[in-house]
Amino acid sequence: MRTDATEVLDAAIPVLAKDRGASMQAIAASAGISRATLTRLFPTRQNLVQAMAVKILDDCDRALAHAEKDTSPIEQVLTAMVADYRPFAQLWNLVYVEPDVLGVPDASDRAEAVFRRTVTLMQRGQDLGLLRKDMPATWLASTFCGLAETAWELTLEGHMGSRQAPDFITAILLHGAGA
Amino acid sequence: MRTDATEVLDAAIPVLAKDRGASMQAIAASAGISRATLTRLFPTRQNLVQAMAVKILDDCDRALAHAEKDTSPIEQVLTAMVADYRPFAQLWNLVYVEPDVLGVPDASDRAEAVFRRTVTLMQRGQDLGLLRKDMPATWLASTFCGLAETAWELTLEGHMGSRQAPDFITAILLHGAGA
DNA sequence: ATACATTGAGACATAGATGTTTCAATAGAG
DNA sequence: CTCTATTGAAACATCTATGTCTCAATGTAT
Repeated sequence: MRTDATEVLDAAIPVLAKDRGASMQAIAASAGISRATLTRLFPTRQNLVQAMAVKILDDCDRALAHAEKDTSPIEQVLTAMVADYRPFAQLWNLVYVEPDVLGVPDASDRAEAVFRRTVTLMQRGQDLGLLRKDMPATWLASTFCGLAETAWELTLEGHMGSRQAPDFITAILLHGAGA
Repeated sequence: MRTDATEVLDAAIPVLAKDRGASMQAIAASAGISRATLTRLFPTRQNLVQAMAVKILDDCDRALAHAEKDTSPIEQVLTAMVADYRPFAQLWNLVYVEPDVLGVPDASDRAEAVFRRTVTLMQRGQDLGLLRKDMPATWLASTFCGLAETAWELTLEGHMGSRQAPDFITAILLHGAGA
């Protein structure tokens, strides 16, 4: 049975999110394959990390394109982003601060573009009267990514069902934890 | 001039928060000392990481004790925690997921105790009608820590003044980013 | 100025991870 | 069944970080 690179990446993401220094051995084990096979798929650790970054950025691009197109119902600016919150939860730990990613100008530019688009979307939310205007859109974008991260960790630890995560993010993001 | 261990720890925290696998060399450089001196202060990498965890847990304990005592003004349950948000921002990355910390039952128990106390405090907030009751207190505690992390990162990147961070956390936590 | 303590720089062996290669076992296609 | 492709296991050299040590330079107290 030919090993699917995408499945390996999906298995590697939570491992590397918990410990960015996880060994190739540990990553292979979590994917249920041998280190040799992992090496054939991704000859270098850099290759693996960069492939993961590309996947995450692709997923973010998809969600952003979805959100940017969705102009009809005013309140739905964030719906697409919240529905596809996972890649945004992984952005910070696995893309922004990863030297193997930042070292490549190509990936670095994409990462920056994704964040800028997220900020722009938040600005649109502000302009539409959906989001508060007493804070820079940068803060709101970071807040969204942070909330996504929190929700993702809660699901990984089994404290939250993955179906509940989008509602959680929306609720806290729009109304907070106040009564 | 005798090197102060506490100052070294303070310098090491942001470095290790950004990259938990940062080398002793990099940590020493960020603290402005040589690797030899760093080794004299913390003979082992484990020693450094554990000392950092102890410091963070101590700071959390202090803030928690403060918050638990503060029973007079109902709305102020979270004031002490928000005022001392930094250690809570560092809890996840530098304490909870760090093998060198979790390996020591002593530190592991302390870490768990800190989170439980945070959850209990959120429950009190719920009982007082300050926080929403349609979510488990566990989620709210994680939300608080996540917001603290977001605020801390925004300050580290220069996007937010450190004075603004507590207000940001309070505002988002209680009222969200909605208009 | 002298004596002591602390630091910085460097050498050294060791451990762990990585990248490379080989080879036998196994799964699937024909 | 046979052949081919893919996998898993293992050995290997290499590299980096760590931990240990020595020694010269610096700073401080007396």
